[in-house]
Amino acid sequence: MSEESAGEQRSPERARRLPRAVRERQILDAAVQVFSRHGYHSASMDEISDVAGVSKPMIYTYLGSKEDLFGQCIRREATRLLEAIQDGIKPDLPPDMQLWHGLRSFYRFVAEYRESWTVLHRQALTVGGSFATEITDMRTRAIELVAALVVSAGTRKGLGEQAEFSGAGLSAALVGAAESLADWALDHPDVSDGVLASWLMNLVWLGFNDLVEGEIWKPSTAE
Amino acid sequence: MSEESAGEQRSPERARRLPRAVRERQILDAAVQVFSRHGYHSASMDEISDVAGVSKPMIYTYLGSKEDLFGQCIRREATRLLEAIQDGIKPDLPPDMQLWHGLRSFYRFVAEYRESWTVLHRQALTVGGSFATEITDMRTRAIELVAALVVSAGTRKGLGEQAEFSGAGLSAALVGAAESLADWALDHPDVSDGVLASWLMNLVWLGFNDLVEGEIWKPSTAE
Amino acid sequence: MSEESAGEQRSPERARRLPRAVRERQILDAAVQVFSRHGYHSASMDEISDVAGVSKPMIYTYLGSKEDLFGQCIRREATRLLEAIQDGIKPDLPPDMQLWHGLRSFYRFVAEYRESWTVLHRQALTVGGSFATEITDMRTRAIELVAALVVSAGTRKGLGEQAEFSGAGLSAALVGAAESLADWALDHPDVSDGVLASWLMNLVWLGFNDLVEGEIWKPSTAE
Amino acid sequence: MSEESAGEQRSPERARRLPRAVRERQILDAAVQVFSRHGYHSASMDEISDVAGVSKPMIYTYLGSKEDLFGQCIRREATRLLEAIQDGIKPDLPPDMQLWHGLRSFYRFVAEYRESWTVLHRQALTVGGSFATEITDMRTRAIELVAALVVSAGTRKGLGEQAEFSGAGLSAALVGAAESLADWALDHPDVSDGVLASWLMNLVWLGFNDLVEGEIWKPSTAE
DNA sequence: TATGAATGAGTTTTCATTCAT
DNA sequence: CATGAATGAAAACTCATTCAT
Repeated sequence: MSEESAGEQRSPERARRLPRAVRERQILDAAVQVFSRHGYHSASMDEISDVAGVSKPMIYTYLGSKEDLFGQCIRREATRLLEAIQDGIKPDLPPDMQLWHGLRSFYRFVAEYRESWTVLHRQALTVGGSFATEITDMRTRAIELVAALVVSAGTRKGLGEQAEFSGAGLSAALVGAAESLADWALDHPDVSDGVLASWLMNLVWLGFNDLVEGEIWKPSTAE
Repeated sequence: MSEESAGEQRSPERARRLPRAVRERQILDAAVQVFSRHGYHSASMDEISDVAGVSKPMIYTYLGSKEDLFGQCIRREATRLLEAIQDGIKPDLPPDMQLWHGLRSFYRFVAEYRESWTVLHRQALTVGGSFATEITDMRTRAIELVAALVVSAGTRKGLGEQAEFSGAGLSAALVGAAESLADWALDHPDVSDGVLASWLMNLVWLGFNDLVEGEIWKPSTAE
Repeated sequence: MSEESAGEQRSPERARRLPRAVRERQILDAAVQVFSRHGYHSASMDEISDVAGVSKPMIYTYLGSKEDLFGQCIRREATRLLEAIQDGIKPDLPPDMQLWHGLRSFYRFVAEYRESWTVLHRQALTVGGSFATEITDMRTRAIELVAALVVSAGTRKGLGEQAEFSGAGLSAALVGAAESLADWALDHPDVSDGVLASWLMNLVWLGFNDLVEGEIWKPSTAE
Repeated sequence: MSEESAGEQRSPERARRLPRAVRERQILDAAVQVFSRHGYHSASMDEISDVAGVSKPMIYTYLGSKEDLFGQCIRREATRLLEAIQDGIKPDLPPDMQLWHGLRSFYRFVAEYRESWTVLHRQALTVGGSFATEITDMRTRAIELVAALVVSAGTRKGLGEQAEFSGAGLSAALVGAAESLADWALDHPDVSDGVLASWLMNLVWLGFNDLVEGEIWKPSTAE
C-alpha cells in the first residue's frame, strides 16, 4: 500500500500533499514528455496534467501559463545538456581530445534523453517569440564551449582577417553539423557515441588543421 | 496610377474576377508568408485570406484544407529551391567548383527568398505526420545532389568500411552545417553567398581531402 | 460525337441552349435524386448542379432557392403519386376491389420510383416549416381518396357517434399502416404489390367489416 | 420565489457548480427539446447550450459530439418509452387486454412527452447512419413486444404459409398505424389514450380475429 | 494544498447564394 | 442563355485558463 515505492512516474491514485519541489519536478517531467511527443502547440495542458497525475490548476499555481511551463522545460533541459557536456570534458587533455570527449558526452546525452533533446532541438523553435532567441543563445553558448578550442586555433593564426574564414560563421556551421548528426543518430541507435564523435572530428578537425596550416580552398576562377 | 498594370502584388481593394491560376498563386504566396512568420499552428486561415486579399472559402475551394495548403507551399518552395540549386551548377566544371556553385545558389536563394527557406527549414518539421518525412526526403535528395561529389570520393577510396567514415552520417552532418550556416547568414546579410560557400568548402573540402588520402583522426587513447 | 444520342441524364460536355422546360425537368430530376439520397439538409446545391449537369446560377434562375427547389420536388412527386393511384382505380368495381387496386398502384409506384417515395415520405418531414403541413395535406388527400370507401361505410352505419370509432383517426392509422408497409416493402422487393395490397386489405377490411356489423371490441373491465 | 427549491427547470442566471450528473440531465433535456423542435441538422449546439443554461464546452466535455449527444437523447427517450409501455402492461390479463393497456401507455407517453416522441419518431431517421438502424431496431422490438400476442396467434393457426399473411409485414403495418395515430393524437389532445387504444384495437383485433378464423379477403377476380 | 466545474475566445470548415462576364 | 468567380454567415469543435469549494 505504499504510494511511493513502485513508480514515481504516474500513480493512478491521486498522490497527496507532496512538497512543492517534488510536484514541480513531476510536472516538468510530464511536460517535457508531452512537449517532445506533440510539439508545443499540439500539446495540451490536459494531457500534461494527466501524465503528471496532477490537476490542471496545480500546474498554473506552480509553474504558470503554458508558455511559462514550456520555458522552464527548455531551461531545465538545456542546463542538463550543458552540464552533461561540461562533465564529459577532461581539461587536462589536448584540445582535440577535449573536443572529442565533449562530443561524446553530447551524443550520449541525446541518446539517453531523447525527449530532452527533441524538445530543445525540434520543438523550441516552433514557439516564436522569446524562445527562439533564448534557444539561439544557448546554442551559441554550447558551440562556444565546444568549438572555442578549434576556432581560437584558427583565429590565433591570423586567419580572422581572411574572407575565407569566420569564427562565428563556422561555429554556426559546426553546431548545425553536430545537431544534424544527432538527429540522424536517433534513427541509428546502434552507432556508438564514440563513433559519432569521431565522424565529426574527421569532418571538421582535418579541415581545420589544413586551414590552420594556411591551406585554403579558393574558387579557381571568379564566378 | 492605373490599378491594373503596375501593382498586381497586393491591392487592398478586392481584386475581382481573376482567373483561377492567378488566385492560386496569390494564395500560395500569402500562405508562405504567413506560415513562415507564425509557423503552421499559429498561422490562421483568416490571416492568410487577409494577406491574400481573398475570402476564406476561396482558399478551401482552390487549395483545400489548411494541411493541404501547407503541403502545397512546402512542395512549391522545395521545388523552387532544388531548381535554383540545380540551375546554379555548371556540369562542365570540376567537382569542387560544382559544389561551390551549388552552395552559392543555395545561399543566394535563402537570401532572396527568406520566407521560402524559413517555411522549409523551420516550420515544415513542426507539423508532424507525412510532412516531416516528405521534407526529410527532400533534404536527403538535396544532400545527395550536393554531397555526392564529396562522399562518393570517400567511399571510392575504400573508406566505407572504416568505422571512422560513414557516407550517410556525414551527409547528414553536412546538410546540417549548410543549413545552420544559412540561418546564420540570414542575420548577416552583408556576407555574400560566395563567401558563405567558401567557408563551407574550406570546412568540408579540406577535411574530406584528408579523409580521401587516408588520413584519419583517431582518439589517441581508448576512452 | 453527338451530344444528345447516348444518355440525356448526365452529359459531361456542357449541354447547351436547351429549352427552359427541359432544363427544369433535368434539374428537378437531379434534385429528387440527391434529396432522396442525403435528405434536405445534407443535400448540397453543388451536388445537385453536378448531377443535373447544369451550373448553380441556373438552378437559382429557374427554380429559386433551395427551399423552393425542394418544394417543387415534393409537389411534383406528390402529384405523380396521386395520379398513379388514381389511374389504378377502376371506378366500376365494388369498393373493396377499388381499394385493393388503389393500394396495388401505390405499392407499384413506390417500388418503381423509390426516390420519389423516399423524398415524400422520409425527407419531407425533416424540413420543418410549411412543408410539414403541405405534406400532411397531401397525406390527408391521399387517405381520403383511398379510404373514403371504407370509412364512409362505417359512418354510414351510424358508428360515428361511438367512442370506439373515428373516421379521421382511423384514416390516419390506415395511412400510417400503408406507408409503413411501403417502407418494409422497399427492403423486400420480392413481395409483389398484389400481395402487399392483400395484406393490408386483410388487416383492415375484415376489421372494418366487423365494425360495420356492429361488432366492437371493448375493454372487458374498466382500467 | 426561491431560486433553488422550485424552479430547478431553467434559471437564466448561470446556475453554478452543480454535480456532473445533474448537468448531464439538464443538457439532455435541453437537447431533446431543441432536437424535437428543429430536427438534427437545424438544431445548433449554440441553441442547445443556451437552453441548457450551460456553455458549449460543457456539452462536449460531458456528452461528446453533436452526434453523440443526439444518440444519447435517442437512447434515453427510447428507453423511457419502452419502460412506460412495459409498465403499463398487466401480465395477468388476457392478451387483448394486455395489448390494450400497452397501447394506452404508449399514447399516454406520447401525450405527456411530445418532445420525446417527436425526437424518436420524426427526427431520428433523418440523421442517417447508425441511428436509423438503431431506431428501426427499437421499433422492431416495440412492435414485437406489442404485436407478438396478435401475430403469433395468426401464425399458430398455420396461416404463415399463405401469401395473404405475413407476420413481419403485418407487424410493420401495425407499428405504422399506431405511430401514425399517435401523430394524429398530438393534434387532438381531447381524445383520451383509452379511446385511441380502442380505435386501434378495433381496427386490428377484429381483423386479426377473422384471419385467425381462416376468413381471408381475396380479390374476387384476378387482376 | 488540491481539484472538479465552468467558460471566453478562437479555430477550421462548409454552404447557400450572387455578381460580372 | 450560361457560368466561373467570389463571399457572408454560421456551424462544430477545442483549449488555455480560472473560480468556488
